[in-house]
Amino acid sequence: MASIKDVAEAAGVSTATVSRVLSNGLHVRPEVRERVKAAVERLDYRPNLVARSLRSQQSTTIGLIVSDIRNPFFTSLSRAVEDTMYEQGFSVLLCNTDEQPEKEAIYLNLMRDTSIAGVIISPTRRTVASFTDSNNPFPVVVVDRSIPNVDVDAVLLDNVDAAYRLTTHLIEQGYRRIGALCSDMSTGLERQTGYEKALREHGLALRAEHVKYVPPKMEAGYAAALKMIDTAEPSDALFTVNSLLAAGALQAIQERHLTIPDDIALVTFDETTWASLVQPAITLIAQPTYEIGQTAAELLLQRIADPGRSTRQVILKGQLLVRGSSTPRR
Amino acid sequence: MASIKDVAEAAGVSTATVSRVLSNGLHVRPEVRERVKAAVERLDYRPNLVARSLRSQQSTTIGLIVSDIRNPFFTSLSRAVEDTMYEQGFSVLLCNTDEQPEKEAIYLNLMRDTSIAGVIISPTRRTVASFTDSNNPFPVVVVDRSIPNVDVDAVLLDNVDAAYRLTTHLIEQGYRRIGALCSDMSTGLERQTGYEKALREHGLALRAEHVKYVPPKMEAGYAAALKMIDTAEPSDALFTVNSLLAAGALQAIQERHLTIPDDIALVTFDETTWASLVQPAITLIAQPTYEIGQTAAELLLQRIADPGRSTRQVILKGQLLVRGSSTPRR
DNA sequence: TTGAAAGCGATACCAC
DNA sequence: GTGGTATCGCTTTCAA
Repeated sequence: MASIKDVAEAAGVSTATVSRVLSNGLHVRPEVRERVKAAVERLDYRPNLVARSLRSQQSTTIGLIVSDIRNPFFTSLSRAVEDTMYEQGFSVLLCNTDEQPEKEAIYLNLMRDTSIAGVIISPTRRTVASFTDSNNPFPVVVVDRSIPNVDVDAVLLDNVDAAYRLTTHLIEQGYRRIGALCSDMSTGLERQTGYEKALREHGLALRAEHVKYVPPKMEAGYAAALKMIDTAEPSDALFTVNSLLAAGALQAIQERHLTIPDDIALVTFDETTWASLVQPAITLIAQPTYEIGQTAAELLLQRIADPGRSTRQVILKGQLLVRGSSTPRR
Repeated sequence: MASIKDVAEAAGVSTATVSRVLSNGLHVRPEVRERVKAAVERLDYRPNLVARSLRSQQSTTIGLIVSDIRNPFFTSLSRAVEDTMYEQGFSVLLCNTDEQPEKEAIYLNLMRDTSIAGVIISPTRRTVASFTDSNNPFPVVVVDRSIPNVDVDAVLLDNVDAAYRLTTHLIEQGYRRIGALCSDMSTGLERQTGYEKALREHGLALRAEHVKYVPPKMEAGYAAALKMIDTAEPSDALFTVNSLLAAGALQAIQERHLTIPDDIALVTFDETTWASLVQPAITLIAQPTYEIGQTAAELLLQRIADPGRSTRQVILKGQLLVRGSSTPRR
């Protein structure tokens, strides 16, 4: 493969001049510039990005660290990030952590070792605990989960508000024994807060057995939902904090042959293919997932361009989509 | 950040020795080795992978090029690839092409420019057309779509057989006017072949208006399905070649208030969350997606380790899951 | 405007 | 076994 040296020879100039032509073309006689460009063309020369990166201590790769790309929220997010980065000539290293701080740490180290341009991360709980903005030698944008008291760029949903609206909707529809399938990530806890706020404001009792902490997996949602159904006083509505839990809950409801929304309501977060295809369709808070990813990518690009700028936290509102799963006829 | 030079100084040895200790530890006195390791520890030294990559002309990053990560098949595939690569210390660059040969070409160039270790790709039609094994200066494993007459590692589904079984099942259930929503990718065409083979073998007419070529998007599936429904002689069964088309078709069926499976059957490829949650659940050919990704990753790793080995094509069978969407009571 | 040359931080060859 | 040093391919002063 042709190197910059070959091009320099072919064009009868030095490598420095070739480099100048390729980087911005400034301070090069038009005539020479054309000669170099012709040589580049002829030799099908493409700069070695590894060498460039080593010398310039920069790179055009960013890291995207999420817990599991199969979670529809992260799938959509990653697509948006990739799109936005692609437009700016960056590429995306995809990393799944499975909520394991060890995997996350390894990936964060990898980023450091490759002098990556920056990272978009949905942090595990441990990272959240130990995070400081000086921890990492590269720009970081946090998505989905907040890191309190740390000065870092972030794109988040107004979780408390969204959960409050979703729960209030259930109450207004006449549901009273609203079970909540939550998670112990910041996102889940904030949504739980919104849920509890709604109950409290409407004079409903907060009962511990109505809230379960569940790992964000369909099977876990299934098991937890069954527990809430198979009791003397079963829930008349299920509030889940993400689509995986909702899918598990729906499976449980179907297996017990309960009718939605009459026997039991089901509401959740995140729009998915299935939520609008099942009948009745599922009432939910739709996150602007693509917009979240795009915004995170843009924040990161801006910080890469200007490391000194002040940090911003972008808080987006969810959209309540009322559908059949929470609107009984009676 | 500490460099190998700092470690060498701290340990009182040359950089060459440090490099030896870190790469394999061979030909180094145990005593010296310990001294170096201690220095590494003390300085929190981590080798700069960019420098290593430049000098050794290798890397531990692989590229994964798919049309759209949001297609559940690719989501699952990418997760499997990432898992397998992670275990071997490799990381994954994710690239979406949207079936655009230009984007694909740019990414392929990027791979070349970063001396990437290898690539797993679901090629667009143009790549398929121009692909030769000498095209790319790095190992390639093809997934999902076949490249005829080219000697390249590949992991594929036995599409003809799978589609044949799926269609035969429909015929055996009494369906006669089976519409097919296909795609013009090799995968779609092979599945169409299996569909046609089944019709032919059972003495059913092949009618051109029963087959539509549709871009792999939900909206396109929706529109195409409507066309097959809203005719004088509507289909009594819909065969779609991927889950996106099936989702669109289901939406169309629901909108026309048709009953599955009595008014119309629906069968497809790829297991998804929604296919088992809707009622009736969808009959389909489940691809072993995780296994496909894992196998592709393993093939790639093996070829990276031994570029001279003979190529293999792994053909996996799909699993026919018969469910409610194709089994009428009558 | 242009070129020579010094690195970026590793690896690997060749002496010793 | 160990060290010196050329080298990977580029960018970036510094001089001219």
